[in-house]
Amino acid sequence: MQTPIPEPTTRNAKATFNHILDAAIELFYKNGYHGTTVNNITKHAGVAAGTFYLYFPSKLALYKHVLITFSHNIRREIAAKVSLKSTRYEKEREGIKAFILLAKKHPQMYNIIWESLYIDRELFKDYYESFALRYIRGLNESVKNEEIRDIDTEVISYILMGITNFIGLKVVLDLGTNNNDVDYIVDQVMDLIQHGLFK
Amino acid sequence: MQTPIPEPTTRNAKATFNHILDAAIELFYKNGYHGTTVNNITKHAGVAAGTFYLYFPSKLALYKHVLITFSHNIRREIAAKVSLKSTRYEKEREGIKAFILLAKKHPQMYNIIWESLYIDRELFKDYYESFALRYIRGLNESVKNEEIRDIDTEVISYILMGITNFIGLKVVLDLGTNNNDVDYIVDQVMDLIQHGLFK
DNA sequence: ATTAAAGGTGAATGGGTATTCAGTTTATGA
DNA sequence: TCATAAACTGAATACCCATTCACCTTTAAT
Repeated sequence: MQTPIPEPTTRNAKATFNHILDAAIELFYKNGYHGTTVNNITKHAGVAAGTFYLYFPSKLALYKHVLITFSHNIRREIAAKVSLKSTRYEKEREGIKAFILLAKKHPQMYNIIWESLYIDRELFKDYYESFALRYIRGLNESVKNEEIRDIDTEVISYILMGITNFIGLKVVLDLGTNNNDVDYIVDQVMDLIQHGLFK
Repeated sequence: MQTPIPEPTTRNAKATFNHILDAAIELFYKNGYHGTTVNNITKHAGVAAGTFYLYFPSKLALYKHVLITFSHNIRREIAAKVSLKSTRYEKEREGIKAFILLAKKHPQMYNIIWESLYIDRELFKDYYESFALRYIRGLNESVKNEEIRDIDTEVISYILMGITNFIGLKVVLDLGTNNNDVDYIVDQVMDLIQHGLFK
């Protein structure tokens, strides 16, 4: 990635940097990348337009920085939760639940990551391919341990990401019903993953 | 929806209309909605800029028209394939396969539908909520017939849409491997849906 | 052939926006 | 206290783009 934004070190600069970041995250979420202007961001952050360019070389570079930060946070958060569990069943349950709670708490992450498909397709592909790679590694462990059945772990990883993402979508956008009862939804998901769909 | 684009009736007008539509679909796919200008579209369609506005009141109205047309086509195509099968297992297999083949054949659909989240969030929500509603209706039938287990059909519908969409994503963006062997992938998906993940 | 309607033109308009830069204020250390 | 660097300012710049409109060309019916 060719965009390592240097994080400022002094007190004041740090604060300004974060004001700009926070404003950008909120506005990207509310109005989308293209619906957000640099002037919107600076006004919302309470600084002048020129200040933006003291910290970020361009609007796109800021977006990429946000995306990369989010993807690190998501990975870290989920990995931390999952590592506390020992069986694959519990790991899977914990991972799905952690993702949904994260998405609910920070709906911006969700939106901004998906939007990358329309801003820089390679970023999007990298994001999901590397996420899948980590997932596959974990699944392969569980195949060795004979915890899960012998299905193509690459396909499984996309299936599980798809389930998690769409359930997250349902909860975040409040599609349909029951979106406040995360435990109930996770139970339903685990029921299907465990026993399949058919009688 | 407040955008019923009148389809032209005469030979020439029809042809121009379709040239504009085709150009728009291709360019929206390649460069995204915001990355595509009306002048790009008209140039690509081989007409003057003003001609665009003989057929579409605005760029956004054109986008909505494309989206609605696609969503009809997807529904029609999948419903047609699914209705040929009688068991839920076969219906599910056929639906997933039809979706993936469609996505592979017309990757534009895929991209353009998802992009609606960043153009008009309500359009996106409507799309998935109404898709889910149809899905739920079918699943409820199968619950009555005792073909599928007693899981919340709303949650299942989002799970199955998630699986299908992410497998479609994998195939369309060529994430990971095996993306030319659709039957193999569908087999893996059905295996998981039928027998679950765990031993 | 005539003519009205249908179809088409493309330069001009008006509004918007990422980025720059010459200058000002604030903080810091000697 | 003063000088120097660090932060910051916001109007100006340069470009982009959806949409309009006055005018031109083609089609088809009488």
